[in-house]
Amino acid sequence: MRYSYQREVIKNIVCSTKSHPNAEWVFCEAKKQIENISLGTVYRNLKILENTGKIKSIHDDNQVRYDGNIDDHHHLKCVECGALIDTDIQSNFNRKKIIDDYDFEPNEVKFFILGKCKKHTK
Amino acid sequence: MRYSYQREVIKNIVCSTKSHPNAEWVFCEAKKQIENISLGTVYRNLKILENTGKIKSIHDDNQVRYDGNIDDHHHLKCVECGALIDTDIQSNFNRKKIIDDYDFEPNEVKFFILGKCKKHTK
DNA sequence: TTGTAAGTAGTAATCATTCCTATTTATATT
DNA sequence: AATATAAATAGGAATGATTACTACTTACAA
Repeated sequence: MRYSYQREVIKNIVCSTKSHPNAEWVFCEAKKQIENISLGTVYRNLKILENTGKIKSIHDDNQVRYDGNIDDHHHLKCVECGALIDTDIQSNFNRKKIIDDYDFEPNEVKFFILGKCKKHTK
Repeated sequence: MRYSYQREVIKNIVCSTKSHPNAEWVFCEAKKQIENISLGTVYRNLKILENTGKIKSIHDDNQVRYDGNIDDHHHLKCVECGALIDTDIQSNFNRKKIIDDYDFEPNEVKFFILGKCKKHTK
């Protein structure tokens, strides 16, 4: 993998926020540092960074969002403002039951907890 | 809500399969019964059926899929063939911990268990 | 039976994302 | 340091899912 300044900038943007941004936001931030960076470059490098384990992607409704936190973790999602909040909540499911009942070999769990963040509960 | 034959057909299609189809598939099936039905009609009615609680939607990567099973349930997803399998597996999380630790009012959990279905385990 | 507002077909527009191509650039090799 | 070259980029076109628009059709209430 050849060095690319664009890729470094993109990685630093994703890894220095907890906002779980989408490609468009990363693009806007990147333009502050590289005025003529192209949106295609942002998409391509986000995918490369994901495939090489530098960042993670989160499928949130119809948008892909990115996360610089590559530790295993899940998210709380506010239905009011769309905010994603990192949590250390563990998922515990009965592996044997899934294999026995469904003839299915489980590998990974992805979940969201939907609700309201502190800004939207009174 | 006025009666619509198109909406009845669409509802019956979604409710008589366990394949969790997307809009395009529903459209193709609907055309077998109503030759000149339009794709926009399918999208509009799927949304209406969802909003009125007749069907559910599942956000699977970047596609929306529909489910005629409106009971609370979760899915196993095969990473090989994309199949979604209904389960009665319960999600148990510590509600108080979420409220205390994250100042977040949880309401609903959405999860997938990723793995391999029986067709793809040897 | 007629009036009318809701629903539809057909098509254009939108939005996120991917693809294409001529040009630029990192870097290995003279 | 100059050069060769394959990888990466910018800019724009293309794609695919979904939504919006509009003239026409239809359910159904009066």
